[in-house]
Amino acid sequence: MIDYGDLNALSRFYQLLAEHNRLLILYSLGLECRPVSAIIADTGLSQTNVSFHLRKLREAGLVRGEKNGSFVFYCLPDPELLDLLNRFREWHEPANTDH
Amino acid sequence: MIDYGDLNALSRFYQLLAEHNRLLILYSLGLECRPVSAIIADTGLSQTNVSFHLRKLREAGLVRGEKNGSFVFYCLPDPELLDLLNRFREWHEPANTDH
DNA sequence: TGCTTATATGTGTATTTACTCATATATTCT
DNA sequence: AGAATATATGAGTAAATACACATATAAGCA
Repeated sequence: MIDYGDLNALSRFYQLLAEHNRLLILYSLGLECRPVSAIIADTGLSQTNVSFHLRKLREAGLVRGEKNGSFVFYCLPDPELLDLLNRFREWHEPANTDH
Repeated sequence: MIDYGDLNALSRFYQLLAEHNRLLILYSLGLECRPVSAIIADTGLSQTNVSFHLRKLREAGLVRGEKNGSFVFYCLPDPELLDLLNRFREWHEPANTDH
């Protein structure tokens, strides 16, 4: 019976990535900072639903939100996160390198 | 409204990582091939539960199972997967580099 | 052929969670 | 101040799922 550290926290982290609309939001952001309204337009999700997911992502540190006037711009906190997401995606979809 | 590819499949993939006992099983395997009974001993999970999770991991290609006598040895399919898991873990737990 | 060990699987249940609706807050403009 | 816009949040609901229990399959051994 081995201790592998806090896998609960890590699994909650993966849980956030385990939802296609949250991935959609993260990929929609990419390396840019964009207001919620732009995310809504990109994804076609409802305003309520985008805010619902952004809250979870924000609380876990997967996105940062910065207020600018009446807009809130969201960004990935770290370019390395996008890199990791892309690596995982390539591992998972090795056939799709050509489209 | 942009198409970011098949994020449904990718999210189902992350879903598999989004459970602490499945992470426990994956880390218990590491780069070795081990029989189910060893996983049970390592993790302290019930036999039923380990088989339950191994099936999901197997069906998604996150582990491979090879029969040897009355044992079934499970392995990660690819050392790069463990590397990715470790990178994600480091990204998520940057403070824990010293224990 | 039984008996035991190793692993898999179908069913039922309790918990989690993604989503919508209604509403709240905050900012800008007139 | 009042209206319009941008975003956030609480409550309720339907669907997904982790787990245990019981049982099935399959291999090795007496």
